[in-house]
Amino acid sequence: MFALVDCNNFFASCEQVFAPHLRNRPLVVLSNNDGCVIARSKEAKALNIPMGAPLFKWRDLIKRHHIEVVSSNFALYVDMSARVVATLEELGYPLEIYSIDESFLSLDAQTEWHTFGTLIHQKVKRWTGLPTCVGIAPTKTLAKVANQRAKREPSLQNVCVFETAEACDPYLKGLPVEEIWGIGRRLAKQLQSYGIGTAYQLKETDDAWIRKKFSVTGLRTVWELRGTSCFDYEPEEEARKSVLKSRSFSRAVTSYEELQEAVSTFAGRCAEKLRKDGLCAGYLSLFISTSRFHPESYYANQSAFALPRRTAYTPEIIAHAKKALKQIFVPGLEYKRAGVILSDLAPAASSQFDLFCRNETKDEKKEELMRAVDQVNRLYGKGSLISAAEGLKKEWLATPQLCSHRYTTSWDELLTIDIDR
DNA sequence: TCTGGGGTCCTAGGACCC
DNA sequence: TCTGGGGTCCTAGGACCC
Repeated sequence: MFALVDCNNFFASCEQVFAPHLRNRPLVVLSNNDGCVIARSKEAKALNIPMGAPLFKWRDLIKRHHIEVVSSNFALYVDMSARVVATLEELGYPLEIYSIDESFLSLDAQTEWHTFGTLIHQKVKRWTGLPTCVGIAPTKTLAKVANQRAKREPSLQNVCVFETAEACDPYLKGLPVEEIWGIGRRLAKQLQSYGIGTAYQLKETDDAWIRKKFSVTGLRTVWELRGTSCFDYEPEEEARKSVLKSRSFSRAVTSYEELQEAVSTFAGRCAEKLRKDGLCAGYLSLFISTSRFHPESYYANQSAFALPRRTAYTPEIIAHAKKALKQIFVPGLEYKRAGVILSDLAPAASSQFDLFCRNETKDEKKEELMRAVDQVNRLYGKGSLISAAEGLKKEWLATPQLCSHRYTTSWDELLTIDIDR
């Protein structure tokens, strides 16, 4: 049996933990550029503000209903997430972190499911202040279904258990296919065109047909709905396979120099992340694009290539990114977004030397330099020491206007309470 | 005027090999 | 006119997730 523990309205709830005046109020959390809504409190959801809603289109409604608005504060969310995980680990069951706000627990047959679910909810609430829902079922897909039901039906008091796949059937009959984990908008539309509209109908379809039309991915989902586990419990944290850094720009970027600075910044951040994880990359891709909301003038392109040798050395990666930019830059366009992806990752220790470049002492010096840079940035804060190629002004980078404090990760921003009032 | 960011997996098809 | 067969590897693109 699997338990899926999912924090309710995670980002919004994190904000509410430290700001009592935001509790029980409609609240939305904004994306990186304060551009659109990426999380909503229960009350904001009730006002039908959709996920991804562009802020400028919803300003009126937000004003009318006095909806609270905050910028996203990932330092806070990441730390709160770690606290939830630490709390769950105390339960003593094998745990798999699925996302920033969700974890699977692998339960044994002796567990009193419902009591256990309630215990989880209470414990996380008490230790972190965050509300959760718990779904328990024989497979991960069904645990997702159970969790979603617990969220939807308040009478269940945050916990929903399906002891067997069959116990799920009545609920699946009323569940639209697109609400199943792994069935997105595209697949749902296709399924509907074949007359498959509910989760139960999907569960009852023929294996061979599903395999042919929707590949093994679709087949696995069907089996999971029937109670046959296809997504195993995966205790080990998988080594990452790629690193990506990208941003939408705060305004249109037209000059090659400025775009080059942005691209260099992304490349630099990627390299930092690699070193933090003890990895180096063998493949780089760069993408740039204009606004996709102006289809008539839309331009998007990418350049990708294998690197001459695996590396995590910032100047080298920046140089490659610049080279990539040269290949796809078209002058005269208004660029709105760019990003760098590094892949073909391997542990730094195993990296091979290039046949034509095996000056080992030189490499040791490079590594030493990067260690020093990383240390300075750890001590004095991110971005204290950067490569000159990244530029200093970064006018393309939006600064969030409504960011809450990093209550749990910065000494300067601890919660303060005014006791005189 | 203003529209997120960071990931994973699967498949088809081309390049290349013998 | 007629032009092999079988395999692997790599990557782009498309789907999905939160």
